[in-house]
Amino acid sequence: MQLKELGLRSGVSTASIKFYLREGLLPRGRTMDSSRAEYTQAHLRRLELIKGLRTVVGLGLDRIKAVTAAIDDGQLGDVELMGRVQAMVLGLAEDPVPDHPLTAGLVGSGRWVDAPSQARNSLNQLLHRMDDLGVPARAEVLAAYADAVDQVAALDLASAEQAGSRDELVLAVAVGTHLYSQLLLKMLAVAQASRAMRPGGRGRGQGAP
Amino acid sequence: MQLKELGLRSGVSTASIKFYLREGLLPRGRTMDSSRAEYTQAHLRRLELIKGLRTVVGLGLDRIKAVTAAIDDGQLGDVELMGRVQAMVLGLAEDPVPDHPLTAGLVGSGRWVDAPSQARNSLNQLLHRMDDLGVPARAEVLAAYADAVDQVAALDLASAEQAGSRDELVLAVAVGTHLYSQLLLKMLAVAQASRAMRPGGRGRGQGAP
DNA sequence: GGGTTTAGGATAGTTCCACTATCCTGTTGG
DNA sequence: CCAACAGGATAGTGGAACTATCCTAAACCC
Repeated sequence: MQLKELGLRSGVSTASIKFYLREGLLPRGRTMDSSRAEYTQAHLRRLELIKGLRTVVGLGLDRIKAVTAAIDDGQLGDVELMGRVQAMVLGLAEDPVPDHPLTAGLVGSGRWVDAPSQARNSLNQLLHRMDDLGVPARAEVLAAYADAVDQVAALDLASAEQAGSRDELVLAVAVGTHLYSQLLLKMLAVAQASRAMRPGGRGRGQGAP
Repeated sequence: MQLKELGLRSGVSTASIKFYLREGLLPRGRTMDSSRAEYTQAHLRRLELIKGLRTVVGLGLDRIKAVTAAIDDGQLGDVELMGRVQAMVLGLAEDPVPDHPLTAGLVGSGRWVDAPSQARNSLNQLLHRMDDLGVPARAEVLAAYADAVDQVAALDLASAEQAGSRDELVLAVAVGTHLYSQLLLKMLAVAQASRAMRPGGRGRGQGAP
């Protein structure tokens, strides 16, 4: 198929497709002659992926580029790839961050595997940032969160089993990660709102311990 | 104090302060003469608030404007105000959204107060959106999330008791809400990463049910 | 009292992002 | 044969959040 058809089928304007080609988000089609190129199903899938990552997950083009680069990296296994995608979607830090005492405590307790990860870097980064901002995380809150997320993590997000391509796999995981993380936040808001409405709101606080 | 001093003390350029004045984010100072106006501590606090909401919480100027308008609304009590702030920070929907069956189930179970709220609207919005996207939320996941957030909500976020002004109160709550919601997400990521690293990763999935 | 700063207002310019539109040349299908 | 479309290059758009320039008038300082 050629440019116009690709645009029609994907619902992306030819102008935008050209833009994505220029930016290297979408690989070039097979050039037929000086003014024609042939696109395949793979291009269509890639375009769906870009569309989903932009509109549903809200990623910027630079992030999407990193994701597509990871997909196209044959060295990278599926599991590694998923980790990268999760990191992109949740905006996790890639550079190592020294362990915060609270992280060390959590990991040391044997609750979680004691291995470096982007997720752990990000957690450390946030904890350090909270210290810097003069709002240090309280240990008992962390403990409660740990219990909570541990239950949640036990549920497998990914309906990724039946993905036919790495593009589809990534899209499913990215969308799932994003939507379920949003779900967690909204539910927390509902729970807090619910508590705020119940008796015992002591003046200024939003709830009671 | 005058413009320049306000800029120096707050660490915001005079050009930006002028911009905020124009946009109505910062109230005008008391005009002394055609080319002089006097600013107070209240202006300084407001500027700190704007800075915090932008740089820490990442709110856009339109949202910040809504927050400052709420602060300056004398009709609004502190508790109401806090609800608005939480809604702004977490990007909750203001318009009513019809209950999703899953929400109805949660509320009907008596777990949470059965009253409309922005938080509930947002949850409904998200659940409908997930249906539309063909990724409906699974009831058992929702149940696990509910247990989790209920524990978390039991902890009072706000170190807001000792705030001296509504500006300081709002800043404390906004920063707290934002940072603790981020904390929850990062910890979830860590928990998931930890499970992914443990044995039993069945091929493509990220964890086990 | 005159010269240099500065305030405050108005207006225009800048940077970044994600497109979108225009122009041009070169096929190509009917 | 020629309108239509392909692909490439380049420029323009619109929103967000500033930033810079210009101007007049007042004030501080000696």
